[in-house]
Amino acid sequence: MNYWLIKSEGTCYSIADMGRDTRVPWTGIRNYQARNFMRDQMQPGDLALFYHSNGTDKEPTGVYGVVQVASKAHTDETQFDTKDEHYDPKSKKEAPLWQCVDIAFVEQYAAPVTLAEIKGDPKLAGMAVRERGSRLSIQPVSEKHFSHIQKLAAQKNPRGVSKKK
DNA sequence: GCCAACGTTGGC
DNA sequence: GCCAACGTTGGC
Repeated sequence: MNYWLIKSEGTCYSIADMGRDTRVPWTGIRNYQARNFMRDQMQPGDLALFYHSNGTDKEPTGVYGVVQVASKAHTDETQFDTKDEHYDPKSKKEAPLWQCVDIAFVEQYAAPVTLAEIKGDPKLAGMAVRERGSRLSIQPVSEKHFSHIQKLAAQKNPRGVSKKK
């Protein structure tokens, strides 16, 4: 079982959209390293932090929830669609360049675990997303880091906080 | 909106 | 195969 971090621009496709759609093919990845992660290492059942990049003051950059890998890698059909913004003229039907996996909604956090918090937490040292110039849209995450983010998110959930004094 | 960092392209 | 030019990403 592997853990991941999947980026999306919050203004483009958010965790709320994910919650509405339930399950989507994660198309449009046009980076070889990210593709290789999907093709070679992602397995159905893997869990991924859903990260909003390019945040604002109101909607800060950070982890907004969790999704689950729901299929093996398969051909990303948008590469052949001339009208799609991720159309790739170099890709041929008989030898597709790009693949994607399906991902399924798991949960939306009550409040995001922000990038500022991630950077400030010594327990999250080494997370790729902390490094400047880290542009990879799909990144592996250690089990330790994954569960610590989950813990931070649970602490923000009022329902998750004990009422006992 | 700026700009540094990065990946990709293409001329040689 | 090198590397400059270019386009894109993403934090700030």
